[in-house]
Order: sequence, then structure tokens, then C-alpha cells
Amino acid sequence: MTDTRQKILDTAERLFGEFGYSDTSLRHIISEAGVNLAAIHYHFGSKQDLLDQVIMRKAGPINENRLKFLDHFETEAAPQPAPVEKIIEAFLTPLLAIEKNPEFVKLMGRVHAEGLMPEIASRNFQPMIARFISALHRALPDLPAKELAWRAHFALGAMAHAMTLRPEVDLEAAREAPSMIVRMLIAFISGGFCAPIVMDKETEVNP
Amino acid sequence: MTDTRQKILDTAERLFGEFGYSDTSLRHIISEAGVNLAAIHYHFGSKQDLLDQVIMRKAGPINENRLKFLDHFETEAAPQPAPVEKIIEAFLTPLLAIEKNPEFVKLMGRVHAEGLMPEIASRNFQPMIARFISALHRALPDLPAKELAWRAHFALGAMAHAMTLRPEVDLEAAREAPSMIVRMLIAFISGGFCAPIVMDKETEVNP
DNA sequence: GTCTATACTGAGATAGAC
DNA sequence: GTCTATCTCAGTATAGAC
Repeated sequence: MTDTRQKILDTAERLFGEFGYSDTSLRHIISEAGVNLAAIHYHFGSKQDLLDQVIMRKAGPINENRLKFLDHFETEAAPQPAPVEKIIEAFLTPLLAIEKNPEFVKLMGRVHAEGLMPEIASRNFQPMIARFISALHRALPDLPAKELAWRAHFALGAMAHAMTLRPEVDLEAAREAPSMIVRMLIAFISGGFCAPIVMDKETEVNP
Repeated sequence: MTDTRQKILDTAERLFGEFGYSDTSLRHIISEAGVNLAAIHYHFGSKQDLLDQVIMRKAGPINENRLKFLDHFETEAAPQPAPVEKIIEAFLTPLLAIEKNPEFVKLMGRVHAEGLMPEIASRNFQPMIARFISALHRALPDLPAKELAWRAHFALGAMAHAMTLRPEVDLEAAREAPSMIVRMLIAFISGGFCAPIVMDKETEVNP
């Protein structure tokens, strides 16, 4: 029976999102899911592995959508490369379309904020990330590959931080107009990618 | 005697930076500092409060330097407002001048990555942050205050993420040329702040 | 194969003697 | 101020019932 497994995954996703990873005990999860403590370790091995599987269950479809959007924008712009703003939009929209999955965005924000984005997830995301990097490389042919990599790193940080809605920045408005935040984030990150080049061209290494 | 207190602070700073907050037990700290477990709770109250004080001890001078740099750039540009790049540079350089305090940067990166930037620290940073926000407001008079606040939020995320050096982006080069990373980060964040405006002007609220 | 009951180790916190 | 002893709760491991 996979019913127990399912209940654990659903409850864990909800509680991890609500209270964060480290502030959610396994005993809390089992009490709400109505299962036994050892069942978690039987099905998932450890608390960390449970988190991995909670994330992976939802991340697959999101990453597929990201690539679909990217393909769409690239064919739309062909034979020109897709513009930077569209590439960023393709990356952000499938995750941050908050009306569809607010629970999961909250969870991902928490996971990022707690520095838990696990190696397993990181590995599974790698092919998708590589696709976006090469799209950006075509859109910004003069930007050295290394500086592009660093800017992608900065951009991920901005995105992760944006997902953890902080009270300083008008939480109420955020709830009213999530799409506004996404648009502002797209503008900010695109501006960052299009900034003047700092690094010497010579340092470049082709992918 | 404040010797015990001092030894605890020094050891905690080193171990928190090396292993992270949650992976550093109080028992590890006391064994290296040569003090008793209860001494930590006597002097600091809790593990979280210990972290707060470790951060606050070093953050004060850094924030003073930030304001000094900002003043310098503003008088230099007067009567024009200081340019965005200089404002960002004034904010980042005092912390990220890695040659001077690599231990503390590592700690701050860890703290950010673990989502622990405590409310106490956040409160103590508030006046300094407000100074920078108003400087940015003068440099970007057309940008609505709310969008400026969000962009500052995004920028902090990029900075925090940049402090957690990840292996994906050429760790070796990072160690050789930390100032290069700072310059790239300044360019990225400045580009983000100077991006086209998204939000309606009407939503603005004056500080 | 699936699940329950229970025990083990190590964490942060606290009370009270000195 | 400091130390010992102890408490509660966490994640984990295992033995054995169905």
C-alpha cells in the first residue's frame, strides 16, 4: 500500500512549507498524517531524503514547463536569439505562478532560505540550467562565460530571496499582486544580466 | 571575569563559520573553548542569542565604514546625487573586502544561507539600510519607493548568495580574485537597480 | 513487504549547589 | 560566576508483529 507513503509526502510538504524544515519534527508530521514514526524511515530513509522526495515530486513538471516556455520564446524570436527578458521570464514563471502552487513556492523559498537545496535537487536541475545558460550565452554573445555563470549565481540568489517574502517590503501588496513581484524580479535580473561587462574577455572558456 | 565570555565568542565565531550554525553544537564550542556548558546559557541565554552577539560584535564597525564610504561618494558627487554604482560599492566593499575579514564573510554567508539573519541583527542594521535606501532614492528619482524596496530586497538576496561560494562557479578563481567577484556583483546589482520601471508611479508612498 | 513499539544517542535548556 | 546533574525533545535504529 502506498497510501501511507502518500500521506507522509503530502503532510511533509505542507508542514515544511509552513514551519520550515528544521522547525518541523518528524513526530509532528506523523501525528498529522496519522502514521507511525518508523514508517518515514522505512519509506524514505531519513528526514533529508524525505525533503528531497517532496521537492522532486513537484519539480519535474515545473522544469518541463520552463523548457517549454524557453523553446517557445526562442522559436518566436528566430533567427534572432531570444531576448534576455524572455529567457528570465521562461525560467521564473513556471515556479512563481503563485496562483497555481502557493504551497510549493513557500516550501521552495524555505528550502532556499535554510540553505538546504540539496545536492540531489541540484543535480536533477543541472540539465535544465545548462539549457538556460546557453540561451543566455546566445543572447549576450559578448559576455564572458565565467561572468555569465556568476551572474546566473547572483540571479538565483535574488530569486531565492524573493520567494521568502519578508515583512519589510509590504507583505500585503505582495499577496494582492504576486504577478507584479514576478515582473519586478524579471526586470531586476534582466537589468543585472545586461549590465556593462566587468571581466576580461581573455579569461573565457567555451562550454 | 569576562575571559570566559570572550573565549566563547571567539570560538563560536570560528566554528559557526567553519561548520555552520546548526551543525555546530554548544558542546563542540565549550570543548574547544575550555568552558562549561552552562556558561553559554549564563552569558548569552541561548544558542541563537550567542549567534546574534557574535555577529553584532563585528557588524558595528562594518556598518560604520559603509556609511563613511557613502558620505564620501555623496560629497564627491555633490551637488549631483551619488551614482548608483558608487552607492552599491559603498555598501558591499566594507563587508566583502575579503583580505581583511575572511572568517567573518564566511560566517555571514553561512548565516544568510541558513536563513538565520536574526531579527536582532536586522533591527540593528535598519538605520544604515535606511540611509542607503534614501541615497538610492535620490539617484533614481523616477523609481517608485515600493519598487525600490523590492529591488533592495532582490539585491540583498544576490549578495547573500554570492557570499556562499558555490563550486559550480569556479571556486579556484574566486579565491584568487575576490575583488573581481565584488566588482561583478556591483555591476549586476547596479544593472538591476537601473532596469526599466515596472510599477505604476501612483502606488508610491513617500518615506 | 509494511508497519508498530520501543530504545538509543545527542541536542539545547534549566535548577540548584558551591 | 561557575559547575554538576538532569530534563525534554530531536533524529535515528532495530526487533518483531502482521
